[in-house]
Amino acid sequence: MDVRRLELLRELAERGSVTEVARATHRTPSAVSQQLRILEREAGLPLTEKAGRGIVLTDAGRALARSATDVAVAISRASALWDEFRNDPTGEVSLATFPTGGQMLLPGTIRRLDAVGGLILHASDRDPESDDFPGLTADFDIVLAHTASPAATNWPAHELAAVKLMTEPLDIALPPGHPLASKELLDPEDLIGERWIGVPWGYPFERTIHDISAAAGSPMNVVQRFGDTRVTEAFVAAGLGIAILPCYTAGGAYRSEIVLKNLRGVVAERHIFALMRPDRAERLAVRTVVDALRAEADAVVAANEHRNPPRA
Amino acid sequence: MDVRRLELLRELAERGSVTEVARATHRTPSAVSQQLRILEREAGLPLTEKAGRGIVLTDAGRALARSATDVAVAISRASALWDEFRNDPTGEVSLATFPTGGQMLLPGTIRRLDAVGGLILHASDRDPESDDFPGLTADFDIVLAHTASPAATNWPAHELAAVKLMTEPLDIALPPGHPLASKELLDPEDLIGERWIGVPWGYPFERTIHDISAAAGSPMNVVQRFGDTRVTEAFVAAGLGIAILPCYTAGGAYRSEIVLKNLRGVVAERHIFALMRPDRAERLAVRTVVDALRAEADAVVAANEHRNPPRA
DNA sequence: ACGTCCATGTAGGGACTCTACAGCGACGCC
DNA sequence: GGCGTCGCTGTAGAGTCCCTACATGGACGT
Repeated sequence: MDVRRLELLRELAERGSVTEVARATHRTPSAVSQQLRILEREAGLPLTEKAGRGIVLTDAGRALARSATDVAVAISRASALWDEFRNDPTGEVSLATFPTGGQMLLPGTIRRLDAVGGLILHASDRDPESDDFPGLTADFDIVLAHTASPAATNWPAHELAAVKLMTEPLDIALPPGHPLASKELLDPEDLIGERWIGVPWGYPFERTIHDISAAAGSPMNVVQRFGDTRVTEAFVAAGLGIAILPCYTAGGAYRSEIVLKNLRGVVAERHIFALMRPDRAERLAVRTVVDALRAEADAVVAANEHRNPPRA
Repeated sequence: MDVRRLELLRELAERGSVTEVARATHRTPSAVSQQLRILEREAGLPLTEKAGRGIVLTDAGRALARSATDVAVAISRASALWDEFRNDPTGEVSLATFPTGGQMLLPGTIRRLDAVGGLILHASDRDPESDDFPGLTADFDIVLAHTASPAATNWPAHELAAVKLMTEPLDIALPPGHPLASKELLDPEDLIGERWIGVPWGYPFERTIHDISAAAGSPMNVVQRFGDTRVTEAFVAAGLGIAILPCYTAGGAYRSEIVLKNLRGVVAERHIFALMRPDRAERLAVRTVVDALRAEADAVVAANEHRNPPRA
């Protein structure tokens, strides 16, 4: 019935507790509870049930919450339409990113947006280890996320809008004096017996290292695990092991002390996406930022293709 | 921004005046005017302009009104979803129909709906001559309309939901003693020189009579024009001319005094539709009525096919 | 047993939107 | 041209609705 109450139910479905919804919507828990109660009375059937200290949605509640998304999308679309009429993509957009994504894309994106003007982008980076990136879409308009294989993500595909920004190859990073540094292309078998600087459990590259093991027919020897590529690069530069790194961002302060080599026989790449709640994806300001991100991503790919032509 | 205000703008787009919107939404014109003013301030650009005593929408206003339809559809859909959860297609549904459509379909439809229970259908008939049937969708949930050629209607296709109910053949009605009454099938040429009991200008059958003239190569001689088929039937029964009549409803009190003949060489049929505003079409109660109408229409067609097998 | 956390009631204040009434320009009729 | 009608808009006030502040009560952990 009432749209604002439906919206509240949707927030509850995403955040899971009255208190969280209250905080996100700048209300007291009491206000949220009252509105949900009214909604439940209107609906004529229970939407929530108690679960320990908190509450959980019933099946009916979840179904209604899902339909609330469609309502929110329609409203956002209407709102965007009249922003278009004023030709006015003004507003504030919040964005969360993993560190290397922000490093690679955001400066150029901001420069592109400044050329348009009137749009404020609040960006911040998140720890890939501790944060649930799809879940961040509840609090950020745009979330940059990466995955080794889009098909294998557990992203709720129909609850989230996902825009592909780019595919970035993953390269093998070696110290300059390493015996393999003279080879043009590396094969998985070359890497047997090497000491690896890996990533924490659950990181996207983990899967790629696993694929290399499978292709080589021998497990890889991961001796260190770092989430921050700067640490990984320092270790590789110091000759303490080899690593897998995204090729457009790898190097940094150590660019002269690290050699990057392509790998054949294994699909080694990461896919970078912009994730959004579908209603937020409709906002004109958000769409403008996503367009800038896509343009910047294309530019980064083009610049690197030029330096480093595509492999077979 | 605000859904209720958007809805008001949509009503204004359909009804064309603040006073009409106020009447339809049970408000004072002042309230409507105030809300539109607020919406205009929020939109940041003029949505209406003065035109004589009244106002008209600007291009921007019309565009916003159109997007308001999508919002209304999403809300109706959400509302219907939870009616489905309660398995409760309760509510009141209003319906307007042309007379022969109501005569043919409504008694059976009501009987079907009574079997479900809890649903109240308010039906009324409208004069096909004086009423704008698509426009009636502003005031009725369902409007039954007929047309000789669906492609040639001026119905605003994307603003209205149209559900095809049935196609009804149009037959030539003759007095029993008429020379043509002995023929199995009539050809357009047979009808040259006959006196016709026609329909008022603008009625659907008018087009069919025109097609017959074209096929016969000679204009038909329309001497009387009646909107009500009972008058037409009385004239035919009295031997005062021939007419074209929808075959499932023709006859009535005069069934024994009228002969119906199929016509070949001309597409003589009318198509019966249920027209609805798209948001209303989503309501569960409305969908239930439409389903009953479709079932009844199919039954009518089947019953008549049985009596009168399909022609070549 | 006690503190904490979370949801939910109650009372009251504030914002919003409606009605009643009046004003004003446009149109048409005489 | 005067005058009545029609339609939109402004102002003041009343009613409704929603939110905050505060209190209550159940669930969990120590």
